Amino acid sequence: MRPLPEPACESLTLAPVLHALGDPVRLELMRRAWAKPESTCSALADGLNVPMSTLSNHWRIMREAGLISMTVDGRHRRIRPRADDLSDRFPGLLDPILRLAVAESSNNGTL
Amino acid sequence: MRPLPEPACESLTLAPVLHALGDPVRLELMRRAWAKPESTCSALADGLNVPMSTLSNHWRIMREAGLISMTVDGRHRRIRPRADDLSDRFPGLLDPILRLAVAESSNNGTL
DNA sequence: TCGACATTTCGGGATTATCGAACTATCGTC
DNA sequence: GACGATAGTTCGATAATCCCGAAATGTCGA
Repeated sequence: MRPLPEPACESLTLAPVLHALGDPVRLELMRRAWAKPESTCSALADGLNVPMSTLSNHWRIMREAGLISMTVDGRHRRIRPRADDLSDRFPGLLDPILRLAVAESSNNGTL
Repeated sequence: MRPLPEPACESLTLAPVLHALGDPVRLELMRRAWAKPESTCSALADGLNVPMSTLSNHWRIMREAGLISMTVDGRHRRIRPRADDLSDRFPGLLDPILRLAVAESSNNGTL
């Protein structure tokens, strides 16, 4: 259950966070991770037609931007959005973004 | 004073908007454009140490994402944030982003 | 121990970003 | 009107980044 390295809360900056969210696949992953914390990588990516190696890069970008934490749990990685750190460092930022992402995804059934 | 082509309000999507804002130079340009609408390209880029050809690309990305309008005014281009379209299509999105960008830039004097 | 599973790493090809140099268009001036 | 100066864009080459198949890593269950 050890965690993977991730940047400290106080070292997070806005541009990398927006960059990480500025990709349709990552935005959808973040939306799902927010809705179901402690899910595994493959569970969150279910149905998306994206190869695993590409997903692994997406998770890395999201982790390095500070959006998520990953912990090794057996042969899985559990994804947890860094909700507290994000609302501490960027108050009011994620709520509207995720709300709009939900709204958009409910139109585009299949992303 | 003719406008340059830009995507219609209803065709704007979230990911390109976040992508456009997910670069430190563009985020700063957007912050300045918001503070001083109808400014010219060079006025907004003043002090940033970024070559003109690179800036031109940044403006294009921001225009294609729907963040700004550009109108040709003599030998200048005037930049106007598409505030109405953005708040119509993405209500509640830009305010927190720009507020946080202002807060961050007041720490990092020189970007 | 062995094989299946979940994910990462590696490597190469494809896309995108950067920026100097040349170009376009417009204004002010003579 | 011709000319230089001004404000941006386009072009082309190099650099950085992204994408994804194949191989590798680490873990579980039998």
